[in-house]
Amino acid sequence: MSVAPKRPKGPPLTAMRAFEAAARHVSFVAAAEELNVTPGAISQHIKTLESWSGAPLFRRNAQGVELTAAGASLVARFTAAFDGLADAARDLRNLKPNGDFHIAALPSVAQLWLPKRLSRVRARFPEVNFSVTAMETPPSLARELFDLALFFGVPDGTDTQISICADEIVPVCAPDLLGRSGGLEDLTLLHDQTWSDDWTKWSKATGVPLSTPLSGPQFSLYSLAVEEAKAGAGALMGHLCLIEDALATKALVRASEHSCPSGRHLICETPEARRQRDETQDVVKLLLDPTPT
Amino acid sequence: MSVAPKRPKGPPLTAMRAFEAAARHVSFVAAAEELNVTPGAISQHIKTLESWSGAPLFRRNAQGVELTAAGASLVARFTAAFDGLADAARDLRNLKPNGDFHIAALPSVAQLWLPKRLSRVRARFPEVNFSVTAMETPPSLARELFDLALFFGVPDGTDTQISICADEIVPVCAPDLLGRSGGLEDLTLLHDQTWSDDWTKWSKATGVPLSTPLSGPQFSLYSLAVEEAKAGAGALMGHLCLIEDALATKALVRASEHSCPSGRHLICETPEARRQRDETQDVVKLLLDPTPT
DNA sequence: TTTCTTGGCGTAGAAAAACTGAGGCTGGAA
DNA sequence: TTCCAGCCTCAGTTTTTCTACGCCAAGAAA
Repeated sequence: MSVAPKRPKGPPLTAMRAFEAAARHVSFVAAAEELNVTPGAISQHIKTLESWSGAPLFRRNAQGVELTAAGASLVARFTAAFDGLADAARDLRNLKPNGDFHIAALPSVAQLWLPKRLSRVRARFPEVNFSVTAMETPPSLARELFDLALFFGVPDGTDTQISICADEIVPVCAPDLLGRSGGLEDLTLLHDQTWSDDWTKWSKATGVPLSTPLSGPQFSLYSLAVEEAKAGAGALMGHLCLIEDALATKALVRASEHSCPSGRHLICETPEARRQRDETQDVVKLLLDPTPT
Repeated sequence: MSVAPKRPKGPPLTAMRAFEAAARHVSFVAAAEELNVTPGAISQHIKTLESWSGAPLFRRNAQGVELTAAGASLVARFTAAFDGLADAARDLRNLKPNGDFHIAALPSVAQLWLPKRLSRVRARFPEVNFSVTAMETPPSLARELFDLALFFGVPDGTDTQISICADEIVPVCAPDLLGRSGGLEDLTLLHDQTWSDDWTKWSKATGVPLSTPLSGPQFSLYSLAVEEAKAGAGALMGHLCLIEDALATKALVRASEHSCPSGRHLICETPEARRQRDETQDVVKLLLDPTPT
């Protein structure tokens, strides 16, 4: 009952954001990744909020969390509120006359597919700052401030997504390597860590047996594997849309006539709130335009 | 174009909150008061946000700020988002089975009007924690987490407010002081800082001239002035609803037969989102019940 | 079984953000 | 003129937030 002008501090804003993310993903690690912090930080935020509210929000199981009834009853409101905030923030950021344009993409896409097309876009919009952020998992476009996302995935049929092309895979290798060896069986198989099941998937789909056990050099980045393949290190499972340049210049050639769809598509997605902007539309159109430069 | 899993940090949450408050009040000092910080902090937040977005949000004039077009276009969305967040936070806080109940009140009301009634309420709801925060300016109930606010003001006619009583003012003093002196002219006039124009207002309304120049002891708290008056320090402009006890026990008596309404009412307000809760309803009913204990 | 992996906890210390406090500036009001 | 209200900036301090790292439990795999 003090008279001092000390109003009680508002609720912990960042803790609520952490809760919202954790609740949406039903996982602390996923939330941590989205917010760019360690899981420990999320854990602390949740605890702060739980002690602030006096009620447990999550039930901690050994391998994963689940929401309590209390927690579940609040998620929707928090999500709605933070969505609104993210929208407003997006508008705020785009006040700048020559706005930046933020693209999120899979590392391999950013390195192998994007550069050629982006330079075309840059030439057309010299006043805009295009920035590219590579990441393994697609961001939540409603929440993170990207204007465009390029990832592989299965199209969900909604018109929020534009399928750029169906991903098709076929073994490739350096041309001289193919000439020297009898066939796929003799070649070292190069593996990309993020698409580790490419070879087995292809083998199953095409019926071509793979004598070589599924071992061989591992690469954390697909583009590294591509460079190695060009250098003759072995056969790589090629994703056609990512290695079109290398095939065109004959830096790589098909090591088998059998190709198969991987089931995924290269998908372009734009955030709801941005979709109607002319700038975004133009960029997307130009980016996806198949016409050579 | 780094591959490191370093997503760009989200927008500064607290800075956005500061902007929203500043924009709503069109004043940094008012925003600072609402958020319980110094104006300097607000200034810094706004600057952060301006450099983050690249566009000026406020035009700084010598005596006050005004929103730029850019800033103005965003206020509504931010306000809506933070309102939603505040609602959610309120729900969060009320998860606790025996929820706390937070009352905001003018210091004088908190000290002179509330205690008797609150003890009645406490007796009825022993499991609830009632806390009282005294403050000079009414909080924004949509934003700050109070369950009840008690302030003097002019009723706006909406049913969000309950008028407890019309404020009526009349000079009072200790009984023996009245007996010894001829009348109001001989008495020292006690002044309360927050209601500094009580005497002139009363004089104008009743036509009673005040010989004593409007000087005399100043008190930062009305309750201090009341105590001094009881002790015989002079005449105080009494607000009837605040000194009913003192009048009933004859600790103070009227020093003039002329009373007049101050034009304000003691108003009880509850936040939109809480109004329908039974608990709140019951508390309000019991609090305003004029029946003596 | 035993071992490995996944996901969460807790703590200490480090890094970053937020806040305060004091001195200055400006323009309208007394 | 001289005040005064509001805002600004800067530097130092406090508070919050984050990371690093070891630990633990449960399910999966060997």
